[in-house]
Amino acid sequence: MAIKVIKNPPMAERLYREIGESIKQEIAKSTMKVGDKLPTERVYAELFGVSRTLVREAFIMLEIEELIEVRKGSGSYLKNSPSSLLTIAHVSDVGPFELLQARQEIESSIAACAAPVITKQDLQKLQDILDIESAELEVVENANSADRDFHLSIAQATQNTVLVDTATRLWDMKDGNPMWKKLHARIQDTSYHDQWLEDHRKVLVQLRKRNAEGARQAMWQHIENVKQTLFKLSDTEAPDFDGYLFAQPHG
Amino acid sequence: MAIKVIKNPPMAERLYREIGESIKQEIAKSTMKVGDKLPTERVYAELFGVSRTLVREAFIMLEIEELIEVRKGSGSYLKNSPSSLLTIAHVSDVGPFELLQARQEIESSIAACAAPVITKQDLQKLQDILDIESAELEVVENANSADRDFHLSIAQATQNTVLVDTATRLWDMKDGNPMWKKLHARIQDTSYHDQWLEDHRKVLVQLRKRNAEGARQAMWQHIENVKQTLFKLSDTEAPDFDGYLFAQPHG
DNA sequence: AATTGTGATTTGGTATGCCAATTTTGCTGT
DNA sequence: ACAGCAAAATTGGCATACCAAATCACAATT
Repeated sequence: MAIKVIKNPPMAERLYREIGESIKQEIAKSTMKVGDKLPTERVYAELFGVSRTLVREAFIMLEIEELIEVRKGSGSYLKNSPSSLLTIAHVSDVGPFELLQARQEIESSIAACAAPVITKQDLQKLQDILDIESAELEVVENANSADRDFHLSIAQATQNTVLVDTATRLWDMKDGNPMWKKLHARIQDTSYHDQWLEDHRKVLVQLRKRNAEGARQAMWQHIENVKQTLFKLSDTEAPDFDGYLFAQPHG
Repeated sequence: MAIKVIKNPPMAERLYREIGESIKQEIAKSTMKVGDKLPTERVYAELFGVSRTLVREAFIMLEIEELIEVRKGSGSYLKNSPSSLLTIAHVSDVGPFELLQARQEIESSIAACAAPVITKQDLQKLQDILDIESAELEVVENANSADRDFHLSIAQATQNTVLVDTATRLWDMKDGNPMWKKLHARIQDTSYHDQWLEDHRKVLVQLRKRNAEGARQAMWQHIENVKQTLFKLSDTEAPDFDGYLFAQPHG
């Protein structure tokens, strides 16, 4: 037999992860502030009915995630609020419309922020991405990737780490949502791709002119167009999106 | 003794981290491809002359970083190349100026977004927070908390989960940064509190008028004032902030 | 020769115990 | 009272030992 069959079937999640997640929730439920001391490893061990080794591994996980800081002989201390990580799970099932609304606000600001300080290299990079988008009309596989690159490259042009982080976070939110995949599948079939390509061009033109308000408007209009597309699609896909798409009266 | 002095001096880096980094280098130096099996924990333990426990902890670190995948009874496998470890720069050590810049952009958009849809209850809540801020001129302990409530309540008024999440995240970023604590300590002494209180009032006025652009401007100006305060303080605190505060040419 | 079953081996999973750094306690001397 | 120091308690660091799942080797069977 030449074919090596699939071994290693999906494994149950490692215990230390479950414990780590439980500890996160405990912290989130409590009134603990950043800098406060956590219960000791031994306390958690008894609480969860496992050995200290496992709790220690869970602590290492939280330490890698920069949620806590561990000090020998002293204890472990809350370094960052777990809310920043905890809410992300909850946020993974926000509606596409709600997410687009937020992106419209924030990304247009980011575009305006980038315009005055964007470098020649950044502009070239955006042009390159645009070329790729123009070329691969059929190769839709990477269309989403290029789209992401375009938006995030603008964020990077602001040279502000926080804005890059925020934009990345917003963009990745849709990955957790199966609804987006359906949308993308639909959209690929249509001519909306051309519309968005033109939108991207307009944004780039404003960035080249170092026109902050122009860039803001262009980005705003771009995402507005995406919203409109979404709106139209929701007509034909009504059963799927019903009660899900329009959670927000906003806009 | 009422004052709790600072204990917990800086600690030497934890051993499992060193081992984890060493393993990363070993992988990088080798010709290992993604999917290949790594040497076992026992092998590394003997190689580094430590117990398997430490190697295991290092493996957990690599697993959290999504570099490897661990399978019971089988072994550990390379999941991503160590070079692809270019994750987002850890936001915990972002400079105050950079963070304020991002907040100025995003929170002013949020204020504009909230203005048209804010409810009477939200307005009342903001008024209550303002009253608290006005009252507790001396009780500076909760000043930061009230400040946070004010800003985040505006985000909640947008009724957009994503915006609430984003604002919360931005606000919590400063908790990880010791520099902010120093700033707050300084600021409490000054009369800047009155300035910011007045700023908050102006924002609320615009929100009451349902004036989106007015709210945007008011919030922008508020954070601009905070930035100016920070700037002034950086003069007197120069040694502490040098090379840290002005990482961004932006603004 | 191919397949299958079973036991040995490999490999990660978990628990227990002791060590070292830190913090707290409390005694002692001034 | 107070300061200083030392012993004791606390807490994380690390190692050893044993458990369980997966894999492998090989003989029995077809």
